[in-house]
Amino acid sequence: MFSDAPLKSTALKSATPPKRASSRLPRLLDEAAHAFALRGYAAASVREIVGPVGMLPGSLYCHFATKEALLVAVYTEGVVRIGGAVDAAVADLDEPWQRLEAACVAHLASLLDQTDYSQVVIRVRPSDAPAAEAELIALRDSYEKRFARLVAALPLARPTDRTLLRLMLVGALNWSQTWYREERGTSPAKIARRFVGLLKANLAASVKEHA
Amino acid sequence: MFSDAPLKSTALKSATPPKRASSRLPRLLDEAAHAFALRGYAAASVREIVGPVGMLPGSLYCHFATKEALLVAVYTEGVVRIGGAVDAAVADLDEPWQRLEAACVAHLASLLDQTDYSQVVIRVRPSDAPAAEAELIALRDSYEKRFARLVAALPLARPTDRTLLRLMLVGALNWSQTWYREERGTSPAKIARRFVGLLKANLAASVKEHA
DNA sequence: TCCTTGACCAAACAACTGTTTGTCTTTCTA
DNA sequence: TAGAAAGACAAACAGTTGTTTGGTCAAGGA
Repeated sequence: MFSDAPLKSTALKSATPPKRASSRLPRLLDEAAHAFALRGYAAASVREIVGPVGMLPGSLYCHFATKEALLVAVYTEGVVRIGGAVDAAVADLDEPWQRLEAACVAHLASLLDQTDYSQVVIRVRPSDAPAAEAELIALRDSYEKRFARLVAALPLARPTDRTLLRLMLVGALNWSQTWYREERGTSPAKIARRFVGLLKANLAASVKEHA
Repeated sequence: MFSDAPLKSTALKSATPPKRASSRLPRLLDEAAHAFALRGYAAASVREIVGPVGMLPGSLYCHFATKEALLVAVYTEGVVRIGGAVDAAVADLDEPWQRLEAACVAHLASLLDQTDYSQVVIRVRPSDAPAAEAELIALRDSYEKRFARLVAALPLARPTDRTLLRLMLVGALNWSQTWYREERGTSPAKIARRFVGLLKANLAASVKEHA
């Protein structure tokens, strides 16, 4: 929205009562998510995160103890958002394949349409932030668990390694972050549906759907 | 083995490269590949690359004009290696699905079993090195073209978006870098075969194989 | 009213970044 | 055997990194 130019170091003594308490924290998180999603954790500097918000680098440490803690906050919010999107998409459906498809569509839409937060979850490797690695892995697992459950509920025609099936599907979805560009015809939703479709006809047990 | 290092203006008269003896350049490349594969381009510093070789940071610039040029060299070698592995695996086969499967096995084996160089090609984003971005993208494309051709040769039962089929398969393979750990039972070759298998039975035109 | 509290600035911090410069040694070649 | 140059060292470069310190100022409860 608005951005009061930080300027160099001009006085602005009392002329900056921006808002009440804790007002700029959301913007800070937004900007951090943007930088992490766009450039990766290591390449995104504290100054370039904090600058657009109109803060100085040191001010970050009122809110977070370290840069890694900031990443954890963004990552957590990312998991909440993409997790919420998937849950909402699945909520009203019963048929297992439909549920999986809806989840994949929501996952990919969050990743490609929507912004930043979800992308951080997929893009940033936990090992990039050693001190927070375990926490980030736990967060990611807590999200992906949904897909394990959705795949477990699938009625399959013949014995199949469901873990590998899940890894293939989720992997293909996540990797599309690499090659997907807008304006190229296919929408994220369409891509997700096709990916599921490529597996479904092969494995589905009772093929009574498609009505 | 070659070094296309730009360097200053060394007029190498004869067509043969200046084969200096006892060069530490190969070790340097190895170590760079290792660091880039393990920590990513941004996080891997010149000093930590050069240290294990027993060189000083400045000495890097005898061989490469910039850190990005070093990345390009490693990346190129990576494409050569993984490309060679895939070509060799496919060479003796005729049946399209067998060829694709062999390529996937070679691809994933290069990525997971083998070392560093191939991993750099998959892990490092071209945009991490802005000045070399176009070159890296071209290199990656030159490699992935193989898969486009292999998929194009597939006999399919019904009209299918072959581009999306390729993206799904390659994406799933590449993403396994994220979750694969050794000693977990399944080998890279097995994973690749199963991934192909999950698509094959669904799409194959003439199902006369599996004898 | 006082006083605590949280948000933030301003300026510096030490450590690290990729890179440059100048010099020396080794080795190949003319 | 002279000389050119590849390969490397040693030391410094200028800029950036994440972070610390000490202070200011507005709000909110007592």
